[in-house]
Amino acid sequence: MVTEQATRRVDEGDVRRADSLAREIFVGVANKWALLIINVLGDRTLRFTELRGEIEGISHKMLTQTLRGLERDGVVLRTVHPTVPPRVEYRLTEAGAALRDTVNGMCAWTRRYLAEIETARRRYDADHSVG
Amino acid sequence: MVTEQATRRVDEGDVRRADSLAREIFVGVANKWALLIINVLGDRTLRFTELRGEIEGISHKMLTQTLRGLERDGVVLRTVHPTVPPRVEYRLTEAGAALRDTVNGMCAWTRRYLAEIETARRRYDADHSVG
DNA sequence: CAGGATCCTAGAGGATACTG
DNA sequence: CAGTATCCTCTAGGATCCTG
Repeated sequence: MVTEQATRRVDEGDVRRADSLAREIFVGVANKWALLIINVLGDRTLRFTELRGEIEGISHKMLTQTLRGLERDGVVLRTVHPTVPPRVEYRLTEAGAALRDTVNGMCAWTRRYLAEIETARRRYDADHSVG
Repeated sequence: MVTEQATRRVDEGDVRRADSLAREIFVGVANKWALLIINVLGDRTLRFTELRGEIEGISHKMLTQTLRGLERDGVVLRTVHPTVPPRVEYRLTEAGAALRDTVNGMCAWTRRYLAEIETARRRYDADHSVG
């Protein structure tokens, strides 16, 4: 019989194909809030409110929503302490830590090229403002 | 006298602050289309149409728009050959290549954890479907 | 404190048509 | 072929209120 496994496409690792699982995962993680959360978490354990305080501009809704996605993908571990008031802690899983390393690479890249990018922008704007 | 430099904030390298230049640059690059373009470009030189063909699901508009942003930041180099019909080629700059390396890290991460993420999702969905 | 549910709007992004 | 402009849709995401 033809199983689901058998009919599944083979190039799942190709991040280019919109219908591949890899692309879905990549895209799910390739957004500012997810990357900022991962970056801010680092190797710490933070509560919901702490997390929110460290990420300027994130709304209550986006924080919960993004955390749910990351939790579902096994990137973030969510621990609920059944106290009152509740205490919920978030930390990166092993997969999350691996991802964090590449995110830190992006942050390092930003710092490294900050000045050059500023310059490039000024040149671009100058060249395109007139006509 | 107080110069612009003097009044500028010092923590520009902090990607957490929404008003920092670093955050603006980070966020500008932390979106799926930008990352996919950078990934697809690799070390090749591609024309607009080729690029579009390799990134499934990207619209004409988003491709131009995202390329403009990357060009402005000096991540992508745009070369126009004044022929008819026009031939426009895109390739990564040195800064772009550096960024590509971290993007490739994200792709590698996706492949590496693909199976585990699938498992995590199934478990999460099972645990949350019922209530 | 953590977070679900609802409502609602600003802006991302698609489709299409036009230009050099 | 590459790119701009326009219009229009739809959804990401904010504000707010409510629960355990």
